[in-house]
Formats: sequence, C-alpha cells, structure tokens
Amino acid sequence: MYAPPSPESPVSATSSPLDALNPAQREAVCHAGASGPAAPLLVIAGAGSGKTNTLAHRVAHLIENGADPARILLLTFSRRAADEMGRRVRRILAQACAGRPGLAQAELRWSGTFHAIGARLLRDYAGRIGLDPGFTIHDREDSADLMNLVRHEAGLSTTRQRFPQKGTCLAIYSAVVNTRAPLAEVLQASFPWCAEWEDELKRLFRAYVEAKQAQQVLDYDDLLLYWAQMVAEPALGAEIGGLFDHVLVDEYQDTNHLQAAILMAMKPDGRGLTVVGDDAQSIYAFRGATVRNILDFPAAFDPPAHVVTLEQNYRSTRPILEAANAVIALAAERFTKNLWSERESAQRPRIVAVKDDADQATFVVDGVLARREEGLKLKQQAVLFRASAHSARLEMELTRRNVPFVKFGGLKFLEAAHIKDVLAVLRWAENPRDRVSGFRAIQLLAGVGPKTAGRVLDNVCAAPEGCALLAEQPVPEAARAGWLEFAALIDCLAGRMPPSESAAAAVGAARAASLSATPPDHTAFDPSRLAPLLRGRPEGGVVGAAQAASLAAGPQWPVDFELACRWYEAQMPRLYDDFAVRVLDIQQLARIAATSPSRQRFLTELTLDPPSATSGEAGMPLLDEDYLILSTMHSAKGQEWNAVSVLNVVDGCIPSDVATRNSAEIEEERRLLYVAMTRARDSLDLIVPQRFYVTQQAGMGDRHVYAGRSRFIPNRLLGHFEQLSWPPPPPQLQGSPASRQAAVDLAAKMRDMWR
DNA sequence: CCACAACAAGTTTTT
DNA sequence: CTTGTTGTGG
Repeated sequence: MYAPPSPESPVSATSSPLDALNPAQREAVCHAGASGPAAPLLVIAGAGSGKTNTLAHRVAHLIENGADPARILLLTFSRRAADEMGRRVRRILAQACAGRPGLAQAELRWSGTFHAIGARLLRDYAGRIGLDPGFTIHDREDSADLMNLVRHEAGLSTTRQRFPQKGTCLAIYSAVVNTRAPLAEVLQASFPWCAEWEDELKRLFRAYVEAKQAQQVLDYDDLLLYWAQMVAEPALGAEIGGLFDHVLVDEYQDTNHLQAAILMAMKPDGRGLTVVGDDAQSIYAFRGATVRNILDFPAAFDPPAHVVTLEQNYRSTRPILEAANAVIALAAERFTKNLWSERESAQRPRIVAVKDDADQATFVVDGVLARREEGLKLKQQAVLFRASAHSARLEMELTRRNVPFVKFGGLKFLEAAHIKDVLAVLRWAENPRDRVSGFRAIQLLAGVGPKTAGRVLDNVCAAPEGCALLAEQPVPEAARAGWLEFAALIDCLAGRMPPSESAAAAVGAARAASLSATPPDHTAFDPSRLAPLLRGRPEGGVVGAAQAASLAAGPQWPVDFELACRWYEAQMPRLYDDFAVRVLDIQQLARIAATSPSRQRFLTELTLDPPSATSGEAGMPLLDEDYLILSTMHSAKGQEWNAVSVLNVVDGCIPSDVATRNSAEIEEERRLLYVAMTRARDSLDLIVPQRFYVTQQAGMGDRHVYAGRSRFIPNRLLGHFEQLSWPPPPPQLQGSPASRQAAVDLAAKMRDMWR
C-alpha cells in the first residue's frame, strides 16, 4: 500500500523504521506492557490511514523486542492479506535488524483467516475433542447440498406450503451459529417469512448436524464453532491460548460474535491482544459480522483496552476524502473519527451521467485508456461495482477493445461444475463417508443416477472401515464397465490397492466386461501411461520406506490428482458440450495442485481460500503483464488504486434493492459506497446510468428501470463533486428541433462506426 | 423403476 | 448459466 511520507525525518537518514510513522501510528506500534505481554489494544484505523503498515510494524516491533514469531497469531481477512503482512514484516525487520540476520528471516507460522487457523488447530487437537483429524471441509454449496439431502429425508420437501429452499435454510442456520442468537430471534429479524417453520427448521438443523458428524465433514461455520467450543473448555482454552504470546486481528469490524468469543476464551484478560479495524467500513453484517465487536472491545476488559485512533489519511486527495466523509456523515450512527488528508488537488471526484449500460462501459474504457496514455498503468486503475454481474457489459467492451483485465469476486473458478466434479472425486477418496462428494462423484458415470448413487453410498456406509468392495456394488448392467474402472480409481486414490495393480486390474476388468468395446480414444483413461509416474518416485536412501508409505496411503500427491484428472477428462466429452474450454480450467487446477504438499492440504486450502480472481482470457495473465482490475466492492476491501471508477451509482443498485428491507441493511450499503470511494488515490468517477437494467440478461427483453442517482448522494452533497454528462451534449445546436434531431442521429452513427 | 433430455425459472456481497 | 421440474423411453 502507501508508505506514509514522513513529515519530520527523511526515511533514509536513520535506520529505525519507526521514523516513517506518525505519532499515533508509533503509539500503536510501540504499545507495550510494563512486564510481559501488553494490555489489550484497539486501533481504530480510518480508511487509508496506513493500517496494514502499522500492523506490520507492530508485528516487526514485537519480534525485534524478543517476541517469538512462532508464538504470534495473526488473524487476517484473507490469505492474500496474510501473505502481504508477512512480506512487510520481513522487509521491516530486514531494515531494522541488519546486524541480526536471524531475525530478518522470521516466518509467521500462525497467520491466516479465522477459518484457516481454525482448521489447523482442529486437526492438531482433533484427538482431544473426539474429532477425526481427517475431516473434510464443505464449502457453501456442499453444505447446501447436504442440507437439501437432509431436508428431503426429513420429509420437508413435500410440505403443503412451500418450505424454505436449501440455500435459505443454510443461511438461517449460519446466522444462528454466527450471531449466537436464538433461532426465533434470527427468524424474526432477518427471515420473517420463514417464521412459521421454526419447529421444522429446528428439526432440520438437528438432522443436519447429525449428518455432518456421521460423515466427518465440517462446514465453514463449524470451523469457528468447534474452535469456540474447544477453547470454552477452561483447560483447553488456557492451553491453546497459551500457544500464543500475541494475538493480532485485522479487520476486526468484520468479525462476528463467535469470533469474538474465540478471542475472549483464548485471551480472557486481553493481554497480548491487538485488534485493528474501522467501524465505518463494516460491510459483512450479512454474514453475521457485528460492529458491536469493535465498539464494545475496550469495555470488555478491566482495565479497559487502550485505544489509538489513526485519523490521517495518506491515500486520497483532499477533495476525494471530503466527498467520502460527506457520504458517511449522513449515516444514522455517527462515527467518531474525522479523517483528514494533506494531499491537495484541484480535481473533485466526478459524477458522470450516461445514458445506459453500453455508454457506461464505453465511457469507462475510454477513461481507462486515456489515463493509460498519460502513463498510468492499468494495474493502478480499478472499476468497482456492487454485484458481480454488473460488469458484464464492461467485460465485453474490454475484450472487444483488447484491454486485459482481472476480475475479483463473483462467480468463482471453484463453483464451475467441472471443477467441483474433480474435487468431489478427490474428496470422496479422502473421506469415504463424505456423502455429498460421493453422491456427486458417482453420478459422473454414464448410466448412473441419484438412485444408484444413493444405494452405493448406503452400502459403503454400512460396511466396516476400509470397504474395498466398491467394485462389487450393484450398478445397472450398462454402467458395469465404467463402474469397475471408477471403483479401481477410487480404491487406488484411497490407498486401498497398489496403484499399478489396481489400475491394470481395472483396465482388464473393464475390457472383459465390455462387449461393445469403445474404440481406442486418446482421451480415454489409460492408467498404464501413469505407471512410470507411479514407480520412479523418490531417489535416495529412503526409497523403501517412502515407497511403502506411499503404497499404504495411495500414490504420492500430486500423482493421484493426475489419475483423477485422466479419468475425469475421459468423461468430459459426454458430460459437457463445451468440454474443450473446461479442460483448460482443469489444467489450471493442476497447476494449483502441484504447489500443494498433500491432498489434504490442497483440499482444505482450496475450500478455505479459493482463487479469488478470474481473468478475461483463458488463464491468468502473466504476473509482469499489465491489466485492469475489476472488483466487487466487497473484494476491494483493503486495496487502493490511483484511479477508481464506480459503476451503477444508482438507487436499486447501491443500495441494492434486495438490501433495503431495514435500516441496518441500508446503512451497510452506505458504508459499502464509502469503502468504494475511499479506495481512490487521485481520481474517482461515480457513474450514473439513466437506464439501469434489472436483469443481467439483455436477451430477456428490455427490462430496465429509470433510476436516479443513489440516495447516498443527495443534492446537498453535489458541491463535493464535479458533474458531467457523457457523451457531452452536442455544442452549437440552438437550431430547430428537426436539425437537433438530425445532428444527434449523425453523432450516433459516427460512434456506431467504431462499435 | 430409473436415467436423462427438454423445459422453466431464478439469480448480492463471501470465509 | 446453472438449478429444479416434468415427461419420455429404456
């Protein structure tokens, strides 16, 4: 991010990194206890106030003063933020500890999201809390699928009146867990239309929890819930809290009650605890986050936590910051900060009126390219929007005009059906009791549907541990050959059979069983080609032991990934018409797999920290390539760019018309716009299309509304902005209406020439 | 009985 | 473009 310029001392003159900080930042960094870990500290860090930098300096400062990096827990909002923090800490240490090279290499072993750290601790302590350490983790869609399964079994799918859908059920369940509020209360507050189903929902959730336990799967919420329950046991809480001398939490305004409970259980007196955040940037209430966490933090301790407020903004020019301040000042709840900036500029942020979606895209791309011509890299520019689909038109325009871009947020790589297929195969091999994965994987076979899959899973579940009788499962005669092949693959991946033998057996059995032998096809699964991979494994003295271990546990990662892929690629032409495109994604996945040390780590990390960006073209642009950033406002958190354009600053979009049920939701939308505006350093454009499409599909007719500028920028705030409309009204057209009409038509034609 | 093709409908933000 | 629902054919 932005390295704050130091007003008093030139950075290069001295070697202390502290010189580059302002007094408030320095106070936050140096806060310490008289003896032992420091009293609890809350840093209220306004947008662009050097928050990340301050936190990194604090970590470095602790290490420099003797803290053991392995006993520091750093909880960040995303993996990217964790990596960035680690890099900065090392850089600062390298500068400060030139004489002590050991320190500069300090690795933060415990840094990551709450969920990722939770998963790690739960595997470590699994034995102590009656959990199988080999548990697999369900992402949101898997959880919804399981919820659906349970919903059917509980007879709730055929009620007289429509019962809430799987996604809604999961959302309610999740809200109850994360807010730690009673079901009735959650229904009342957030899902009033489901209130009549309270008893049935309770029954459903009980069954859902039992299903997860029987299958040894945890969902996202479980990672926090089990962690919270674990440290709520006094002995375990003290032991796990004792692993860490310092616990630092970033983006504390976006944590929920459950996460706060975890912190309090691990550090009851708050000593060694540092939390950083900005109440004005709380944008995750829909996920259970509560701004109360940060507001109530000081009083949770006796004596209360020390509070430091960072109010100097180093990021934005003064006009941009003043406009953003004006927007947030209209919030119902007033915030106590007053952000200021020393960065003068004559340029106010702009409100740009355009006709529609198409003109919006054209205007934005024109602006991006113009700034590019002036020397501002594409990477220093971003386009932000409320919902992922809102950038569709812009993406088309960028592709058409050959502007490379990377998009953050929205539809994930991970959610693509073919990616989920491969992962289902791997995950079922990893955890045979994972019904959702098995159910999906089994149905990939031709001629096998839900009924057969369900039967197989029932049999597998009923059989004792290590059921090697997969090949004997009853499947329709037509699917027999494919089934043997599949069974061999799973047995091999699960380490139940030596790979080469089982693979050979599979091929033999498949050929024998299949009279209508499929012609040899280069995409067909041929395990024999993998034999070299499987054999010539490790070199060196420990070959014997290593190979024995590898045989016991299945082929060595990522060879089993290759096996699964080969098999799956042979199924793809049957499953998808556009399989050629999808194969590229599988290759992308293979690249990720290759960087993981084990299957378990791969599956866990992919679920908890999926690749957040997708690119316009196939595959990510190369790292050194220049590309424009497209991002949802949520995914833009913590980032900054020189030039920012915000799309659809229109009522019904921001605030989104699905988020105007109550004032709390509307306030969150306001903060969202504030977050978007404060990402900009030098240039900020808010685009207001007069016609705003309600549906994303232009094919479904012209369903659009004429919407006005967002209610968050009422007329009295317009003084903070420069207003323009685009395309500019044609000049010197004071003539008759007829001539004006003709001129407009001509102008449109000229533009159309370049469309 | 069960797989699968054809059709209709619903789509915020994310660990 | 995916998920749920219905109809058909095996």
